[in-house]
Amino acid sequence: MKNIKPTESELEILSILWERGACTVRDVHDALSATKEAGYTTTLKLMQIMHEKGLLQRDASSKTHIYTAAVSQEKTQEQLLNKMIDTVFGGSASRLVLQALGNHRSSNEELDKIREYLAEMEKNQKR
Amino acid sequence: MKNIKPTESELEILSILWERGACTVRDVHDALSATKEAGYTTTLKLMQIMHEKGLLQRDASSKTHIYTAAVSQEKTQEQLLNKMIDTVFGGSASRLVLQALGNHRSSNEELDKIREYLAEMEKNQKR
DNA sequence: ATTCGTTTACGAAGAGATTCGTACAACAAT
DNA sequence: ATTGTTGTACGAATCTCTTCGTAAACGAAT
Repeated sequence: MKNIKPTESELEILSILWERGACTVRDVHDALSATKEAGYTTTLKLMQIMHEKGLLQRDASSKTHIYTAAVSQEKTQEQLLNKMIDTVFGGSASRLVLQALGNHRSSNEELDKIREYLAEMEKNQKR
Repeated sequence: MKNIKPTESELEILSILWERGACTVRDVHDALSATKEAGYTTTLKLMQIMHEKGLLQRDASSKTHIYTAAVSQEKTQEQLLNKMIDTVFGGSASRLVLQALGNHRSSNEELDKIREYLAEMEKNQKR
């Protein structure tokens, strides 16, 4: 399996594409500008390089190219999370979980989903 | 609050120091070699730079210097986790939690700890 | 057709991370 | 004292990321 290792800036761009789907460079740049200062050509170059790396796909049939993420959010999450658990949390996933729940206050529905999930895991393990 | 942003390699070194406490460069290098190919002077240089950055403390009183982590594992975990939740998980901590539980199979004791924690959160919220 | 705005393409500069060769200091063993 | 070992210091080379200036292509509006 191929290793996905986007940089910080690349992740910001991927994040936008995951949320909004297909986008032009302009779209992404405008979204980025909301939180960050950067020239248009900077964003463009970044996305071109990401395309070379295989992180983005693009449709170049019309003049304004249209980009989409070529790596799934799930796979990326999985890879980065696993690496993080290993290097920062000494291999213990639950330590990461507790830390995450402690810092970020989650909504009740979210917590319920987690409880559900835990219950299901328990059920499956009992057999 | 100061921002901790170790690089990939720096994290590997921090990870070793968190686990084993005070170490010489040789100690760290040997531990690193188990999983990674790298020259001794490379590790040395990295640790010197980390010391300059304030990531490591060192006792230079004897000839062989002794290094310890100058940033706590907890603070580092918190920072990296929060950033990750924002950029990779769209701000949802629980999505990260589910993903983490799904991939890494955790032990029963670990899962119990999480359940306990959830129960306590519920109790506190009911008032 | 000329002009104007938008977009992509190219390349170069700067910053930071990573690697390692070489030199020098300290110490131990012969 | 000489030699060998182990360590730190320094600096250079390389690599990657990031940023942006400039030029060229294209289409729309005049």
